[in-house]
Amino acid sequence: MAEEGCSHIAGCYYVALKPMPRRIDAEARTAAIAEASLRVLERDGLSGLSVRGVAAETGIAAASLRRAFATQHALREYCLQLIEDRVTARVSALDLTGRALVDELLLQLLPLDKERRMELVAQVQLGVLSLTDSELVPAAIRLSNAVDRACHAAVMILAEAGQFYSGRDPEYEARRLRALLDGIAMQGLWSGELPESSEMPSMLARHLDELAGP
Amino acid sequence: MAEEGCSHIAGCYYVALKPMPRRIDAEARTAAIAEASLRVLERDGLSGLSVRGVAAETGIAAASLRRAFATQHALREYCLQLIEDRVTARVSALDLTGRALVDELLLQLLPLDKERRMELVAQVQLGVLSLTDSELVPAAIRLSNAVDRACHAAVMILAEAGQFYSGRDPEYEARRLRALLDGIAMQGLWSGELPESSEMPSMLARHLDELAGP
DNA sequence: TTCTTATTAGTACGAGTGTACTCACATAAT
DNA sequence: ATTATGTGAGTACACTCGTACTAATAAGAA
Repeated sequence: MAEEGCSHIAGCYYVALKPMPRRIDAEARTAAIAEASLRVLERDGLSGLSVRGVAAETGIAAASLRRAFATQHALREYCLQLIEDRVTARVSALDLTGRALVDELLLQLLPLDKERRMELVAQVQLGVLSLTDSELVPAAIRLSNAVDRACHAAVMILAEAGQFYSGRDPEYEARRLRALLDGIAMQGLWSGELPESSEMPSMLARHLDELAGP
Repeated sequence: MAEEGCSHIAGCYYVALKPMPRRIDAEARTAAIAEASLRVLERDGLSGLSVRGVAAETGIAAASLRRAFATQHALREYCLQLIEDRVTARVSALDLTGRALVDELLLQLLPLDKERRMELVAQVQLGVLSLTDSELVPAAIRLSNAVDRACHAAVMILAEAGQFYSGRDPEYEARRLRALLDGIAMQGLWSGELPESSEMPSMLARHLDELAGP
């Protein structure tokens, strides 16, 4: 704070007294911590999402984690954000159109492999926590809204591809699809199904087939 | 333990030395505790389901709770059992037939009033816990199976009432109904909808309507 | 080099946890 | 009245929790 402005020397520099210390890759740190948090959430549940536990899973000191996330609420919030980012990234990378796009888009929200299962378990754990922790509600709603948008987009894509019967109500079908998707996901979570023995994709496909006709 | 068999007295009784002490209404106790647990689960979440917390909510001493439920796992298990019992009792009390019965039957599984919402929140909290606590899995599966049976029964009732299109696959429709029901329930839980502004019943009814036709 | 910061390990505090006791008291069957 | 038991209140132990420090070390920019 105290700048030693030496007025008796010709070269007085009021600027650029910053030594520019150790570089920080804060982004990578927080990302690593949040991903470790997802692993912890799936393995140990909500009670495992503690400062010491996550720090150990990340492989850093508890104090370092405390510097990246000043409070555990910030950590929980960022976990929900990370889940949204990861799903969004996967969906954006899809290079498909029409019904095929819709299929893959919705499958990204079902626990069909380790990664998606981990995300979904973490999402449900934090979502349930938000039922009794109002601080977490905004973040949970944000993630939920993203899923809502995906379902609405799915219906629109089907309609544009001519695979959505014009007599149906797009608004209603989008909301029904959202509910069905959540239900299928829960069913898959609880039964701990293996990736390929799962009946989730066929169930979803059958429902989408119906939307094409009256 | 030590029986004073006085052999010098004529009337020696080797049996019936039990004084038969204080009467117990253990059943009412456990029920009161479990119901308090549901209240705690909805208000404070899983972290509130502690020995001291539940005892305080029940209005008894912690030691008394500990006598009724020797371990907290037993308490959590009984909560799931109580939820199943309460829903089963409500469903059994329905005096309806055909579509009306199906409607009311399924509405018993949606959070349409304080009681049903409390049950559902508790069920979800404990269900999520069972994802990382294998001890709780059997009880959670038992409750889930009960819901499955209800959905299958709903389809069968519709079929017998002639409100289920014969071209549809009952097995698939039962599983889809289950998923949809869970999804609608989640949607209702998170949005914290008021009892009457809810769109859950109409959404469910609309789906059931579809089952009657091709 | 020097300077500045991030990271680390460690400690500490107050609180809450499950579990396991003890002891006085009230109550119902004998 | 006597007796065995359930209850309530309290205490204790060994944890873990979030949070907040300190001091030492490591590493990059000047």
